[in-house]
Amino acid sequence: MTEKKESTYRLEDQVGHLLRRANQRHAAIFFDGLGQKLTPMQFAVLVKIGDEVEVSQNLLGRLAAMDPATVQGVVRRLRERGLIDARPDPEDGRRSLWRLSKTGKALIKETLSEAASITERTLEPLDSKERKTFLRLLRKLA
Amino acid sequence: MTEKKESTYRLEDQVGHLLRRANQRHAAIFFDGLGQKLTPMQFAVLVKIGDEVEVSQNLLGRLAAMDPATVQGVVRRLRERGLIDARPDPEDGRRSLWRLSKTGKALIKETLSEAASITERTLEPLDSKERKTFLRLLRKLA
DNA sequence: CGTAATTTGTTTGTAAACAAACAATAATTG
DNA sequence: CAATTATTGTTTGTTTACAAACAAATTACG
Repeated sequence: MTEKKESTYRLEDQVGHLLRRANQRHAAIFFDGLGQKLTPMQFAVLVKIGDEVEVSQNLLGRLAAMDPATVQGVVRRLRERGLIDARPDPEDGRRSLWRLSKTGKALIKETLSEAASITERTLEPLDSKERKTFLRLLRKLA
Repeated sequence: MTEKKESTYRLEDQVGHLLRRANQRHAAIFFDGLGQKLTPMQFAVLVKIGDEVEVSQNLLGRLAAMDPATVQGVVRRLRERGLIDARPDPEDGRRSLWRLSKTGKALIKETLSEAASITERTLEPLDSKERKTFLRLLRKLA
């Protein structure tokens, strides 16, 4: 009787594990490029506020794909650094409306090209055609 | 003069953002399936210990792609729940060797098929050919 | 109008994730 | 053998992530 080593489940082959590792690699590349200035989420939030000019915290979370409880901390730290400001929404007593401060705008302008380069470096192992395919499929899983 | 809205950088198109969202989706699927029993990392660590029979904490971290500082907490919580045990390595005074407890083994056996189903559900938006392509490319970025 | 349901935001608690600095042991090498 | 270097693990501190429970304001609806 040969012992059947039933190793059906290999962690290395699971999509969750691979997604996590790809994320780790991206985070490391981001940290290398902008880690002294911003975290990935701080950058994402700044970009999104910039896109929208003025947004509520909740909408901001949806735009950046963040939990309401998570967005709070990110926004708080950005405000503490003076990169964003808020004013109460005159039309809705629950909301505050966030916008970029002057320094916030400057910081985005200053970091945008490096952010693009981070994306580029993350995709560097793929050629142009592979990138297109990969992003198309990844979008389906996002 | 037309104002050129220079929107070169769209967060939604960045690979980092998409990877993060795919991860979120996977985490939600995992939570739905096994959230009452284990976190993704706890499951990964159990599987990896099971693969190796007996491993040091550090090696375990490398096998599961975890930071040494992170692996510590995961391992501690698993030990507190009696799912793994350790003994000091007789050949190296720094190491302890971790192995599955009886309950730990049972829990893996009990959850493995659900874990496979989680992978399946995560990949559900892709057909068979797309999955192969996606995993091949994802591996290059991991 | 007034109650129910929804939306917005907060708080608390737990789990990763990882940088940075550190202690202790082991291995290397001069 | 002694000094350097590498490995193993810990601790501290910051940030993200999200469930769950909650308060307050708004909207929908009977």
